[in-house]
Amino acid sequence: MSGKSRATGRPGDDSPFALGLLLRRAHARVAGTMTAAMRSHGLDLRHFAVLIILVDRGPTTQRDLVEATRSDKAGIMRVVDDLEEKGFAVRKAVPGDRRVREVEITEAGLKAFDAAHEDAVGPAQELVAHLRPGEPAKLMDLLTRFTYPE
Amino acid sequence: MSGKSRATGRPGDDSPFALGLLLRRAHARVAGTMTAAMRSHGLDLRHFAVLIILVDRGPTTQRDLVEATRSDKAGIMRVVDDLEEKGFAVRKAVPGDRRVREVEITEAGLKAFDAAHEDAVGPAQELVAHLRPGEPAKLMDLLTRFTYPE
DNA sequence: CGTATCGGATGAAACCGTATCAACCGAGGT
DNA sequence: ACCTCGGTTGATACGGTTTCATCCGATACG
Repeated sequence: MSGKSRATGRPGDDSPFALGLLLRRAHARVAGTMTAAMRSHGLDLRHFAVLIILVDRGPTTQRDLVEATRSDKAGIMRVVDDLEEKGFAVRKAVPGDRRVREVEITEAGLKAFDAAHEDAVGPAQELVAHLRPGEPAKLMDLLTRFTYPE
Repeated sequence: MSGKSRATGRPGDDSPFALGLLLRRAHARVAGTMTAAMRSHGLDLRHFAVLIILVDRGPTTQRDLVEATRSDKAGIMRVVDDLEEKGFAVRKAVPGDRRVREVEITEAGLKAFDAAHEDAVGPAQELVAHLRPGEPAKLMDLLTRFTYPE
């Protein structure tokens, strides 16, 4: 088979599905490592993804969390439920609009966040340790420009 | 905030979680496009992923499908159930070991596979159309070496 | 034989996304 | 001021999918 090859799902695959399959595996590799690094803090990746937003932006409405995480309302609901139950975040009413709830990280949440963050540095570096110097940055650059077209 | 910055989840994020978040979005972008490109053939990504293996390797035991797709036994079971119901694959007994079932793609399955494959070429190219010449290949190369360390 | 292991199958639980609902705001018309 | 109406925010209900634990028949091995 020459020219247009069929998909194989293995390294060297040149088919239109190769990129997607690769991204799937690459993400699984990272997610596995990061999930493990966070388990001891009682946090899951989806919870952490929300905490990241809360730390970066401060109190945030659930609507904005949906947009920031590119997930859906129901998912955010459940994650915020979990965070509230663990005492890592609180829902606060917003004066002026009784529909809106702002989510704010708590002291305990921030503490867990910083601890998990610290524990993640090592594993994150190991993930790219087999690449040559400069390549991790190049990968990040290409991925960023791929993911966010102008 | 200098030196070790906190995660933001936005482009330019330099935290240990940046790569994972990026990969998540990148994969979502590709998966969305590819899923859409395949919907008309009555195929879902997980079904197609199995078909890819079947086409690449020929008849394959369910056990090997689990390993090849890095998914769960039960998941493979259900996907093969679906493929069988659609007439795209069949389970065949293996002489010599009555535990094992080999899954084989059918004529109809191969036809659907090739058609979906063809329809995917255009969308796949559009996904990387905004990158500079050579960059898609570079991205594939980096991703491959990242995902499959020696 | 008897035990351990393997491949596959099955059912329950957790998870994700869609559709739906109720409460609420704001604008416009009367 | 009052009412209606479209759009928004958050909550919930439901179906499909993935994941986990267990079970069963078949095979390998001592």
